[in-house]
Amino acid sequence: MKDRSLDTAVKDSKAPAIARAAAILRLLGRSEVPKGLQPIARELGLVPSTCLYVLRALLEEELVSLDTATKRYSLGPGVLSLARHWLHRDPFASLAQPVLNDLATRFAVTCIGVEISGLDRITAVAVAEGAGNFRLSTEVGSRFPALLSATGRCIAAFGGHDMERLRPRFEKLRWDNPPDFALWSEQVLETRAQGYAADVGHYIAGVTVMAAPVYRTSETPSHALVALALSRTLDEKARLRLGKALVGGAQTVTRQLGDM
Amino acid sequence: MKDRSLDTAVKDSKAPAIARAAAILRLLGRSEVPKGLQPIARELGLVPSTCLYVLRALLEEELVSLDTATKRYSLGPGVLSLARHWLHRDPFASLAQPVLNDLATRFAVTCIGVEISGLDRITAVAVAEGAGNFRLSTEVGSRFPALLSATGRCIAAFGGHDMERLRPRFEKLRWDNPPDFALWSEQVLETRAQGYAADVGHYIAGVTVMAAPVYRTSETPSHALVALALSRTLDEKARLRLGKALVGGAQTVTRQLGDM
DNA sequence: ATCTTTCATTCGATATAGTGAATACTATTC
DNA sequence: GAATAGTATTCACTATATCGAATGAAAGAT
Repeated sequence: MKDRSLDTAVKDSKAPAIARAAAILRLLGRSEVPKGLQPIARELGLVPSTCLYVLRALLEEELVSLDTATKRYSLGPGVLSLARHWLHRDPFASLAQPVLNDLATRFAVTCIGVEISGLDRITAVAVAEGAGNFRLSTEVGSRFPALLSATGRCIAAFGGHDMERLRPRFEKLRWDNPPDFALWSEQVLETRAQGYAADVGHYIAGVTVMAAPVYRTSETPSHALVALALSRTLDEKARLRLGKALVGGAQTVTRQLGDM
Repeated sequence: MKDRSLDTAVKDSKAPAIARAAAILRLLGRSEVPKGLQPIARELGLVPSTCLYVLRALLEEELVSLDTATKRYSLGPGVLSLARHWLHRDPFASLAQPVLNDLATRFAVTCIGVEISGLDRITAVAVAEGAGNFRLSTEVGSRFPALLSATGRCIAAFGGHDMERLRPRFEKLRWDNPPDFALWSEQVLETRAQGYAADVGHYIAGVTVMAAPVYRTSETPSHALVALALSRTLDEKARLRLGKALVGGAQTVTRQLGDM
């Protein structure tokens, strides 16, 4: 399970140590248990000595911690500290939270606020869970491919991209019930028309995802409000109401982001 | 405001790019607004070109994000993702949470679970707030000097350190009402005797902090449960009860950590 | 207890990351 | 509209971070 992305990132970079460091952090994050030097180096295709120097530097910064008895490395508390600062500094997270809470309780759905960074991935930066016996849940910090599901249609619809150029990325996505490109294009047009996107069972069978775009400054959406629910709890009428509510919430947040 | 720690960390390191990267991340975290290349380089005493390469590498890893219009850098969503993995992976956070919730509601205090990493700093990794009109609050990811307040006395009391060797670190601490070293030593002994520590108004005037140690494997505490309250809401009798409850909770968590 | 295997760590040679000056670009001032 | 002051960015040289082999330390097997 060698990290292919590492090779390309290290090559031609003027600071390859950082790509290696990030790969190590991701690896340690993925891993259930603390890992020794050798396994880390092997999995990432690094020279052990180099890997050791990187780990020592990360240790120094408290981004990884070392069990001195067993010489096993794991993520350090420094990453928490960074995340705290991130949340503090990002106005979207705090502005979106009350809106998400409201939507989550009113419609008994799980709501998340996501940051859109390019066409690659989106990151959940705020979550709110409604009541109900069975809830779909995620955590702050979860990441998803950008073009997937309802959020993907929002990005495609409002991002000002040429559909044909999105096609190669679209082809790579993994859905439970993948729409073909023609259907997807149609759904994107629909999204543009109604102002919000809906994904009924395509991404995850039995789950409905809806999303509306939020704009920070530019014309392309920087964030989105997303709602998740079991499809059987949302009929077409409920979807319509939820869609309108999402758009309303998204506009509120967009407006508030503008005044800052 | 040049980061002194950077100079020493870069020197003699075999991966200085990482120290620089971490310094940049911390700087961007501290900063209220996104920053351009030059200010970053200036504040950290870096050569702009080097700084640019580091930023580009961090950008590649999505640990910082760049507003392409204004060329301003800020922390990226990747740090959230790392933090999520950290929380997922750390058994203490999830084991301590219910205990903290329970203590917080029963005593109407704010409870936090902290990780102790060495003698330098502790990091809050779980938080629970009780009811009450005025609550003291912190967030997950906040960091404090290790020897400060009640937690500091715990570390000194149960960490197996020689008191005289702690003295230089003790002298550097900043308290609202600093105890002198003799008094502090006495309080450390008292902590060792009763199993928990109490700080009544020393660290922050008008605030009482109490703490009990949690052990992962070794004989020195790896974590602690901490309770915070306004001093006027906690008389001596309440402190005694809360102290006992903290010790009980800490023992529960210690036991559960052992079975893994 | 001895041999193997596997691990972390050190160390010298060399490809290359970091530097600082030069360049290109973009706002701001006159 | 030209000049200035500030910015980001490129580029070639060189100090040095990275590599790979060698060493040392520990765990496992016989």
